[in-house]
Amino acid sequence: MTPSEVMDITEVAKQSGLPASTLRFYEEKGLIQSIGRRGLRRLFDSRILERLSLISLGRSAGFSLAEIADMFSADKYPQINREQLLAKADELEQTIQQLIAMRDGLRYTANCQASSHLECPKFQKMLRVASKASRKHLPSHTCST
Amino acid sequence: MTPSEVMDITEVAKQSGLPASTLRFYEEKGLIQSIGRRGLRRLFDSRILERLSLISLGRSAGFSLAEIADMFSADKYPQINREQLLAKADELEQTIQQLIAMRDGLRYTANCQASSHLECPKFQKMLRVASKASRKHLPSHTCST
DNA sequence: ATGCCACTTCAAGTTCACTTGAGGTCAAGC
DNA sequence: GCTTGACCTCAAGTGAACTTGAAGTGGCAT
Repeated sequence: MTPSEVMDITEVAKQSGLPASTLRFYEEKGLIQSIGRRGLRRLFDSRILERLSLISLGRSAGFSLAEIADMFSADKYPQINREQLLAKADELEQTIQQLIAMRDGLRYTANCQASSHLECPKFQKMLRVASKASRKHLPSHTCST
Repeated sequence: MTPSEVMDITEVAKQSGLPASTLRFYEEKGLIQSIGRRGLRRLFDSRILERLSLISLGRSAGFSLAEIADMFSADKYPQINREQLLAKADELEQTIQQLIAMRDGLRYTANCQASSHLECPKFQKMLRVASKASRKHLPSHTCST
């Protein structure tokens, strides 16, 4: 077992890199739990950090918070859980294939001398392959501005 | 060159699988252009379908519509374009690595006999590795309900 | 020429994942 | 014991990507 130390919200925020407001929001959504209060201030078990990693990982894999919550609570139904997890893994597999196509497409395009990429037959072929299974997963609003 | 036939919006909607409202929305955002009207009804060059594939692909790769629009218009600045594309490809590479970690994590977890996955040391290790570079790309609101 | 109805516009609404703001509270330091 | 400041709650706001609704319009069949 991990030491399981008590941390207050500010510490969790610092260590996880998430703003406290997000932690409160996650708690409200049932994604995490605090183990008590000191005055008003939330206290967390330090294992919260692993949980938050898991959430971040899930988010970066394109799962919604609701889906992640499902995965956590699915522990109650072990066999559904396993099937669900494998299903998610397969979904993810598809996504990965598409991203690989996209990545290759971008790299190819960057080196392609055709003035308009859309006219490059190789690029068009990639497009067609890649957008076959498309529109399944992973929307976004990335705002890396 | 491709035949380049004229299609009306309903046909485009049917063939692309996107609702007409989305096509209008994309046009408004400058992601696509119609080539005219029959009455009020928009007409598109059939090559619009490739463009829409490209957009779908970009979306599924986690790019925002604004970023995709940038990529299209970046043709005006060829060298910036190439650098930009390579940068995107590298970003994508990171994302792919994370998704692979997530996929493996899910598959491992599905087969792991530890009653709570969070206690499995192997899983925890994966977590730690995977969430290193995390929180860079790819948020979501997947709703595959 | 007269309807029909699928298209049109434009504004407003929706969902997701948060963030921000106003007003309140309490452990701690002086 | 009183101030201070970081936390608290709850409501409202934000931005991305669409969707929906009301009111209008114009090809096309009759």
